[in-house]
Amino acid sequence: MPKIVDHDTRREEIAEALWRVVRRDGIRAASVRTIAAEAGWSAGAVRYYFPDQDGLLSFAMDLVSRRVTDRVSAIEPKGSVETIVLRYLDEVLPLDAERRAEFDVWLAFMAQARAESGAGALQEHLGKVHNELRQLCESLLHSLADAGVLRDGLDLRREVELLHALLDGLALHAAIQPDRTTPTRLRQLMRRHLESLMAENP
Amino acid sequence: MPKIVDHDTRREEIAEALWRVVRRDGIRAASVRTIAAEAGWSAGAVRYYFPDQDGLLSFAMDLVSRRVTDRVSAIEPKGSVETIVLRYLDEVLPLDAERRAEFDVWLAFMAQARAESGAGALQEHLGKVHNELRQLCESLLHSLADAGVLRDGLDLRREVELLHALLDGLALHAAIQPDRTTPTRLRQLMRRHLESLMAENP
DNA sequence: AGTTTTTCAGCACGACTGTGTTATAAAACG
DNA sequence: CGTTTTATAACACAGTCGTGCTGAAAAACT
Repeated sequence: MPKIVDHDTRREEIAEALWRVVRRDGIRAASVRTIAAEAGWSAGAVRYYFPDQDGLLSFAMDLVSRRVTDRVSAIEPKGSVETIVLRYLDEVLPLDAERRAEFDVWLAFMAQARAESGAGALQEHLGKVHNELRQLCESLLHSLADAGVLRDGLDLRREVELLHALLDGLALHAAIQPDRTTPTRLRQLMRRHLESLMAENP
Repeated sequence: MPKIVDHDTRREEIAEALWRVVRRDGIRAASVRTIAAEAGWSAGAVRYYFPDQDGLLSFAMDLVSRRVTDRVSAIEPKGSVETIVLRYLDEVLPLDAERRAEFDVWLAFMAQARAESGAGALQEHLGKVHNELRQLCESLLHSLADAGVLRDGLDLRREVELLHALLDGLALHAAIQPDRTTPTRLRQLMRRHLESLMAENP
């Protein structure tokens, strides 16, 4: 048969084709056949790498979060604490068209996951990623607190939840109205929120 | 034929059946036939009220936002400005299981709307509702400002966007992790955010 | 050179899809 | 009581769905 193939990269190619279909026509159009056509193979070929459709969906959702995690863990923590924190937040927010597309797909997966009663694979994955992002918020705020730049009397646990919710909310708004919620505006708003947590007179 | 029927209420019944299907099995399962079965009629009957599937989807999305709007406009503005503002926010946040279900459905519609390239009906509707919610945030913050309870030096336009994003983010979190983001916690977080905007020593 | 393994296309199956069209029954109206 | 209108079911049609199975071609290995 044709050249030997790396299964993982092939699976990723197919998953990315799924992303494009979901983004263009919605998750309702994400059939094995349309995905195969988008990827440029036959349906049988796709089925060789993914035994069933659920596995494909779940893999594709996983891949989205893995891409984000990879970007985040590639960050080098150089500079002042404030700039490091902002750089992390920059990487999580959808600041360009590619990341906005990523979030569109993620949005579709979230909605689909919510429809899984009990403990489906998507549901479980959504919970995991949700917790990981909260933990990132937590560690960012803690490093700010350790550096002593935060205001006194803050309930850190509350601020973690607020920052986390703000992050997701801003990402959503960037997807819904990219014209109004531009990258610059996103960064502005994020910075303004962090400033409200910091000491008023440095 | 059978008794004469109010078309609008019938359409709403069918739309609510669609909600249940979307919530239980996701938007991918929302076919004319499954919706008809859920509503307890034949597919032909459903088609009598909705000529095609797109119209049904768009009507059902519209109905979600209309329900929220109705609740919001039913609020009587009594009491201090702060309590009024909190009551409005209470009505927008998913504080009980019913409203959380509503948001799940809304989430599915948002994801589907994002897939409509250009100016589809869902896309347009999403933009409209998005703006309305921002305008609510705007008027709430302005009434707080007029009452003089806000801190000096606030950029109100920024705070509107932040409050709006926080609202959507919290709603999302309440849907994803209702155990952690309980109604009481939601209200706590919202109150904490508003307090951070208000004068430190009243 | 022959054999095995890997990769892919293709077809078949039964179920389901959206959308028409038609038939029928019940209520409303003359 | 007869006629018209409204509401619903039922069926038809062409297409698509997920999934299983088969076969063939190409690389890898012996």
